[in-house]
Amino acid sequence: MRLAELSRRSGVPTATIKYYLREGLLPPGRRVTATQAEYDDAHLKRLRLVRALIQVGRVPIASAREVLTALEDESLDHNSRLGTAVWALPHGPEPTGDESADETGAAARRTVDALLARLGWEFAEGYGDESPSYRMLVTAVGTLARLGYPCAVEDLAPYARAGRQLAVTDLDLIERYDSPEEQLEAAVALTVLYEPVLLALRRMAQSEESNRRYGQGSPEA
Amino acid sequence: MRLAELSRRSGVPTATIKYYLREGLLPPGRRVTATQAEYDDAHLKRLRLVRALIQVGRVPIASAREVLTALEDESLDHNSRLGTAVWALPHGPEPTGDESADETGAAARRTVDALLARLGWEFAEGYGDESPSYRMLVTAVGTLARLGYPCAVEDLAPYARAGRQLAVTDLDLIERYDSPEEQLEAAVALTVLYEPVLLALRRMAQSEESNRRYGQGSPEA
DNA sequence: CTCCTTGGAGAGTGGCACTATCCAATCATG
DNA sequence: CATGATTGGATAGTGCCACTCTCCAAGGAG
Repeated sequence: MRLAELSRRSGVPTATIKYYLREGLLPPGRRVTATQAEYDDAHLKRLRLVRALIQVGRVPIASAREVLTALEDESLDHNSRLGTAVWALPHGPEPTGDESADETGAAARRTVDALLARLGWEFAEGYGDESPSYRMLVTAVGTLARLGYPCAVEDLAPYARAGRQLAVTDLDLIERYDSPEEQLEAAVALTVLYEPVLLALRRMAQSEESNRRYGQGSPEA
Repeated sequence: MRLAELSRRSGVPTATIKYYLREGLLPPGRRVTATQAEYDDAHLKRLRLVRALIQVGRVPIASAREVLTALEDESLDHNSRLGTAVWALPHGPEPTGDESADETGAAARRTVDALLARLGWEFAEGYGDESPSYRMLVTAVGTLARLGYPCAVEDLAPYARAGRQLAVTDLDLIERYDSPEEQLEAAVALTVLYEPVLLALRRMAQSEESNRRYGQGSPEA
């Protein structure tokens, strides 16, 4: 199919597709003549993934490119590709440096390390403390503390328990796919796309639980 | 304290504080003279909440203003304020309209309604289908389907279960605070600030679970 | 041949969260 | 009291980023 049809089928404007091509988010089409190129279903699928990453996952263009590049990096094995791809997914605002320096930041780090030790996770060691997720967690706990909501290990534990359950569910979902390529794409897509699902369900459950505890007074109270 | 000291104590540039004052995110200080105003600890606390909403929660200025206005709206009772505030929190990209029209969108809505029916939640009725969380969920499920990852009620159930556990934990945390004002602020702050905590823990758990299943091959694989 | 379409490239747009610059009133100091 | 610094308010500008517009030459359709 031509670019125009790719646009029609995906609902993405041609100008935007051209932009993605330029940015390397979409591999170039098979050149038919000097001025025309042919696109296939793989392009369509990739385009939808890109849109999902950018619009739903709010992934910046540059990060999306890293993720996609890792997915198809032939020089890496399956696990490395997945690791690199998920690694490149955004994890919220990077710590600015001054917040890891103060006492609150240090306390946050200790709390997180204690939590991981209790859980038996190995993030605090080796490559682990460079993990974006680890840094994201430390930053979030630090922010909570600075706002006057100190959270101890016991406060975090329920969230970690929920995270474990979710991870098991996630990986079960991914294992439904047979080919490594599909699994890779599914891992990225599901990691990003289930985040809004989870957050929406949490808020709805909050509302439900609030109504249960405090009566039928008001919507989403 | 003066604006400069508010800035020093919060780490927020004076220009930014002025901007927040203009935008109504921060109530004006008590006017001392025609050209000077006095700020107190309440301003400091509010300022930190604003920063948390904007920087961590990525809440747009306009939404943040709505949230904060609802928090201190004297004409509403406790529950209504909380409901309005959480209602105003961002819920991802608004559906563009064309996605609720097609068959995939309709199927997504049916799936969500079925899930809620099974859970016994009442979101599908009355005010409920206008709930931002509900719309967020339908949009996310629709996007998943369009990407080729259809999720049935059984697929969503584990996430809903996790959401319920989280909501109970959230409300327990909020109940620690005695005054209604503190509870309101805590509800907003914790809803927003625990989102990165949860997402980080989920990703770390994914990595952990992946290592457990597929060996020690690679980081975060 | 003529007109339309295609794809590539660079510059332009719009939204948004700030941020730099002014300015007059006021405060602190000698 | 003189004088320089500071304060807070208003306005315009900045930087980023995801697009989007405009142009263009090469191809294709009738």
